[in-house]
Amino acid sequence: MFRPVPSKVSFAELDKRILQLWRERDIYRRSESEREGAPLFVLYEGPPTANGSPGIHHVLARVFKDVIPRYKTMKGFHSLRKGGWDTHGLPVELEVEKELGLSSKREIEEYGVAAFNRLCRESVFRYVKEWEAMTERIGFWIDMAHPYVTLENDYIETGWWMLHQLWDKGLIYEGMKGTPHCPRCVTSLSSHEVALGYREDTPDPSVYIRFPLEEWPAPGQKPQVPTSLLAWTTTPWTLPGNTALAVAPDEEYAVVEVEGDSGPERLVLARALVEATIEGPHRIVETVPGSSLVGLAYRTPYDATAAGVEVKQFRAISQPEGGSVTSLEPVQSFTPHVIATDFVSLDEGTGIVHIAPAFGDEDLQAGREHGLAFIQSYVELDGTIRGNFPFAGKFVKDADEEIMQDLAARGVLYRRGVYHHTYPFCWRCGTPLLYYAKSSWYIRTTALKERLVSGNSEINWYPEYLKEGRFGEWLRNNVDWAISRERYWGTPIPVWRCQSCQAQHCVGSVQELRELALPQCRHLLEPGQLDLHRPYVDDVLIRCSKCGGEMRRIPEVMDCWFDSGAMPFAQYHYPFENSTMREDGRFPADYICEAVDQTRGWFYSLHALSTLLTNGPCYRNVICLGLILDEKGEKMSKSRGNVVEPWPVLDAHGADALRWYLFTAAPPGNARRFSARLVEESLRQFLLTLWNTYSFFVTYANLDGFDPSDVQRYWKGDLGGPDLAEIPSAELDRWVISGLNGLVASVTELLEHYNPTDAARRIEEFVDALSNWYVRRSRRRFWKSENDRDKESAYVTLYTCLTTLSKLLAPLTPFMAEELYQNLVRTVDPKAPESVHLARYPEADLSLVDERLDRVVRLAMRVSSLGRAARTKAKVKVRQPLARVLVKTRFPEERDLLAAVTPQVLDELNVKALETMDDEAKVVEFSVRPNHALLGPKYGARMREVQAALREAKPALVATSVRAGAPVQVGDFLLEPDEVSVTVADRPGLSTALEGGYAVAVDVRLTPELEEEGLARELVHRLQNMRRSAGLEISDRIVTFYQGGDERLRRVMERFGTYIRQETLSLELRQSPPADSAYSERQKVDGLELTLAVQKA
RNA sequence: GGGCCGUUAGCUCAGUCGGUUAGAGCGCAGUCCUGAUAAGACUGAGGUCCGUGGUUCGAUUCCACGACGGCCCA
Repeated sequence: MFRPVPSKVSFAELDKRILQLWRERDIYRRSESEREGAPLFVLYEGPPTANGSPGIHHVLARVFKDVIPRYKTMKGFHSLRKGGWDTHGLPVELEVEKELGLSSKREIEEYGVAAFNRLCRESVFRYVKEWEAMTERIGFWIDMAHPYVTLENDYIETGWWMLHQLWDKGLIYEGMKGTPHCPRCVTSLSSHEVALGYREDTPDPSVYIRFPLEEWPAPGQKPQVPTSLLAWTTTPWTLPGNTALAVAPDEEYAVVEVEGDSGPERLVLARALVEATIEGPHRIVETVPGSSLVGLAYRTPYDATAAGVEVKQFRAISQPEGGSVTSLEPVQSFTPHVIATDFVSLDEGTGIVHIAPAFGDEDLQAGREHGLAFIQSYVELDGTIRGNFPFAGKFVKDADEEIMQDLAARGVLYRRGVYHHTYPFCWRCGTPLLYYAKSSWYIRTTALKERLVSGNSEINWYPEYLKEGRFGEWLRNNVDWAISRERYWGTPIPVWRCQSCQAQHCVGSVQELRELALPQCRHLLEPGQLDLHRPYVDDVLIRCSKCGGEMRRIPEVMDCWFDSGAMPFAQYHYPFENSTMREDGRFPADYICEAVDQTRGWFYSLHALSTLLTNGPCYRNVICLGLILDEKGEKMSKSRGNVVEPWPVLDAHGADALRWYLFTAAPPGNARRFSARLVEESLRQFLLTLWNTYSFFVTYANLDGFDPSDVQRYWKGDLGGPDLAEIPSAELDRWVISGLNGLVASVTELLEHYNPTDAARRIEEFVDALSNWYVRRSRRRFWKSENDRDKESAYVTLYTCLTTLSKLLAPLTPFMAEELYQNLVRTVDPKAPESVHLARYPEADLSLVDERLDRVVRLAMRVSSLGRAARTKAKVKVRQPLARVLVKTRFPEERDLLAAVTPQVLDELNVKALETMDDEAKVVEFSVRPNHALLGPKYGARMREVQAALREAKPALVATSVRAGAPVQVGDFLLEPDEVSVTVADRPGLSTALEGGYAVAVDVRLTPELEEEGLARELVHRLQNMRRSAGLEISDRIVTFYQGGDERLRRVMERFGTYIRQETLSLELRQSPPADSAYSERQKVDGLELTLAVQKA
């Protein structure tokens, strides 16, 4: 006996039961321990931060992370999945700052770094319980009991070791970076923070500045007419920092002559922008390619040296290990000149870009590449202008106006206006950000750029386009990784610098630091109280090996992306522990999965660090998920208030419904809309259909006492369940078993290719066919009273489908799968693995796949569907038997196929005979008329001829052609399909449905015999409903009473008495007033008034 | 400004290696079937397959350009 399965089900309660079972029997742990020694399958978990509660997008990632290792476990692998927590970084600090009401780094330092970091440490575990609960609730199996935690000393120590490795390879250097800087908070902002503060439509000055050429038209020559390069900027305050002008080498530039206040002058700018830029009369004197401007010297609007401002210059220093770094060195003077870059835009401005390397990231890079001069010190970090300038002492933005007036007075300003654009502001204080070049520490990832790119080609990306698209593009445009942050809560950068000789030392382990630490600092490194965070580690001083001076740690911490990228090593405290990690299969990972925002985040940090350290990738397969949008297609965000919480959805519909929706709703890489309503839809669509089938099976199997273990001859092997040794004779059974084996093959194939979405969709199609064709068509076989071979075959077949589905589904819907398995397999076979998740994944037997049979059944479905349509049209219900159906197939060869399924079609359509035909003209009458609106204008006076020709033509031939969308020759005319209108009429006594080349006609003429049989079926239907209304059990035997009606009724009772009794489990059909205890109803059937009653026998 | 993705029914999405008449679910209207009933089937309305060019005997599908939306980056 199977445990009875109610047709109504609460999936949330089912989940609870299954979770309980997993806990009691320790199934998750055993899914690993029972695979000890098997080949490893490794998932790397991209660590979430637990300082916020998990949202639906986390659920998305977690179910996709879950499905593959579950599948691999069932395929015999030992799946390793270590949980992890990301605990460092600016977002954590910002939360704490907000709570403390702090708004600047100065205030944090006044508050105290030790206390501040203590609060950071506490905050990152604030929601850890909720994360663990959600993880369990959705059935994500991952080792949350032994997670890696990025703030632990061991984790940090591996990070140090890694940095030290890179340091030894010469891959770490200090350099300048153009960073968004808030002059009020006096700190750099991360890109994340910058993104918070963009304001659209910000007005800024728009100024066109003359940069007079020292030499023209060629180097060394003096211009005959005063000639200037015309450049555009929205930040006048950066003009004193100008050290170059950039042009696009392949674009055309025009030399334009205009009449100035003191005679003619010439301006050089992009040809394409002349009209938009030059006001008033002008003429183009000549045009030259941008490349011919490169190298020309010009005069800057301000002379920094004269203003007493220090000038430096980039100089490339080649490294002994190869490659080079650039350093900045003071110089006495420099020659501003034109350079070529690839970032010059011809959409706005003049096509000549003002370059101030100190105040822009692109500018800085250009400076480095071209060895430009660098002028910065006239702007302090708080935005105040210094130096011998007329506008000194002002805040940069306030100085703009004065600068413009000054330039106008000196004839340098060509034109000014206001420009509206999107500009970043400090999200905390609203101050406009300045791009300000600062010293920063870098990892020279560009040194291994080729390997990063080639390594990427070894990785399987899903969706595939990301590989060469977003990620490949990112790698090809790789720039060195700026890893330092002037912050507090992060892995401290383990570089110590000598206070006297500036020598630097990178520490690679705690042990090394202990050995180098000055005696008075050693207590900070005692095992008991060791904390590798700031401020403690900042207090550890070491002795300089070069000069004997004191070395102090540089103040920066590492970018938290370094932490996450370090996880393949740091999660195992490599190489201090687990030193065999790289040989024993724990590295690299087989699989990782995150959302697309990780392209430049975790996907990159993992790949970069792995490539730098091991010269290869650390993951083989990636599923990259798209964003989750709300129901309206808008991005979910706290600020919009459209975030969908996972818990209510889980409580309402259960974990599997949510999982199923996430798997099937959209391909992994696409953005997807989400709402509880859509989850509910997917629940009805799939889970309830499967549940109904399962409930149907159990109900009847229990009624019949079906026991799978009694039918050994159908079973073979131990592929984790029953398998048909003998091919069932019933066509329907062979069909569904064929489909099942095809399904196993394709689901396996798809999961092997990391495509759970299509795997789930295939299963959904199968379950639909199983429920709506197999079970529906087989219902009588389960319902009939004799226990024959055919019935047994149906049971075994449906049982096989359900148990196989439970395993196929286990990785996707682990709860439902477990429910099916426990009730269908474990109750029968105590030796079966204790959980479906410990069982083996089904193997397909392709010898059972019969494609011809599949085509045949599809044909039967199509013909049946058309037949039902024909009935509907004639308003003849299916319960009324009809004499015959006529079928025309689209292809002649389908006629033979149809012969094989004729019994199914007859039964489905409730007709007595099926005839095939060649031509639908046999059952419908086509009539064709000219479409005057189209033909009139086309043929004019010849319309009469067209009409005549159309009358002459055979309507069926014309109709066939027109309906197929092909032109048709009618007499002398070739008519287009829409020039002829076709009407279709049923021939008398027939009702026909046409579609896609198929025609199905039912003969709707009723004989008295057919009517009586219809009445019998109607009576059965009424009685069945009455049984249910009377609250009888399915198997209860009854006595049926009837009274009233007429001669016809009595004849029906006589002719169809046996049939009616069998169908309604009536021991007797009694023509009499109902017994007092009977359930009775007045009925009107086919115009007959009668009383029907049922009574339990 | 650059890169990637998308645009198919009112909504959510399939699909088309270029080929006969483009599909499903939801929603709406109607009908039916049923001892699977929190279901199911059928019918109907609803489609310039984003637009414009090109390649082709044939384009929703391939190519180019453009529009709109999304994401990422400047």
